[in-house]
Amino acid sequence: MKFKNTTPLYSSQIDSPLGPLTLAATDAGLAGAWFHGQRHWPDTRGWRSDDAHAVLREAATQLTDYFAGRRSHFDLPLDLSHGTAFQQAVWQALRAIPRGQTTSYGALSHGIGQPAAVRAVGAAVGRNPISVIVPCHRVLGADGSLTGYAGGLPRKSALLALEGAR
Amino acid sequence: MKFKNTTPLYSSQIDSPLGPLTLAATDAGLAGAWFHGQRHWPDTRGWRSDDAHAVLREAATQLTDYFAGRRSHFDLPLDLSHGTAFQQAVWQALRAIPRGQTTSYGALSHGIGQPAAVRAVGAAVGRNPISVIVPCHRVLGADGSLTGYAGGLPRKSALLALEGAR
DNA sequence: GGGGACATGTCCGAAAACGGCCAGTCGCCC
DNA sequence: GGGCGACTGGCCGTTTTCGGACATGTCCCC
Repeated sequence: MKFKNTTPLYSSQIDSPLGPLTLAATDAGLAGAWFHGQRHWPDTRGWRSDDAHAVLREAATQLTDYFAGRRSHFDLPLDLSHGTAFQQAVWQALRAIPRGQTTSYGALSHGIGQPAAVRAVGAAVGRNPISVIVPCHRVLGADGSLTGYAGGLPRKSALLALEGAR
Repeated sequence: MKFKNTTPLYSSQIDSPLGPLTLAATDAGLAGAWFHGQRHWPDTRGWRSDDAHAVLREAATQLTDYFAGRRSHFDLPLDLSHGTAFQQAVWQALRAIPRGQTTSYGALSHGIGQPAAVRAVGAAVGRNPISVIVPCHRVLGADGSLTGYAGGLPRKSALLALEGAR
């Protein structure tokens, strides 16, 4: 994933029960959260570490609480402006899925008004830059199957179990 | 031509005997000068007009003096950082051609140490972002022919005549 | 001296490939 | 008959690949 050079990118790392997460933020808000070794790892050239960054600290706190079972939804500014208009529509739709619930790729494509673009929705979901917080793990196949996850199916399964879904 | 979004781009317009020129500058210096309607017109989205910008004002003054025959070379900060390493090498080589003199594409390619890249040099010369000030009009074919100019051959001819070349 | 082949870096458009899919169909087996 | 699994074809945004086209000059061969 490539980020526009419009604003500087700050990053930090946190630990989670599913392995370390790299967080990234712009001046507009949190822009990314990736598991180490996951697919679609971003191009980090030009980034600078900043463990004191307000948004990054807040994200770290909320993620820690989430993994500890003390938090069910996230509340912090997100910067999803990177990615195409189509991808942004899909990612916004993802945010509307509440904790503990799941949906399907077909339902998502209907939700954004492009019922035929099912495969494209699948591709866009896979490119979600903010793992966990933008809950792409809550999307299953039409028959309830686990289909895929950029961080690996075990992580997807673990996240759903943590949320008490299925 | 596309510019990186690392720094804001300021622009202004001036008149010349060969038609209006659009100037552009970054914080690093003058980044462009294009005749209206020429080839490789830049993507101006996100630019802001600033007739008071110091570099732009200085460029306007020097260009006016040049067209009036009162100035033979330019002295102001240039930002040629956009474009590939190869293009930058070619553009720097262009700046070494003094007023009133001409060279050839082959001589240029030798000058940058890539004698076989003659066609590539031709392409790079054509992409020169700063017309007039980076004197791409002083490059002729090996036999002295006028070959080409992004602003049109009449302008190339007029510039050479103004400089007393040929 | 004329004609053709070739070298070189970059950009641009077109075309193809590639997915975290899904609905429909068909065959198979109780 | 009905339930299940396997296969097929079409869907569509994005990414990748590929093929030309260029502001040329040299060399080789007829």
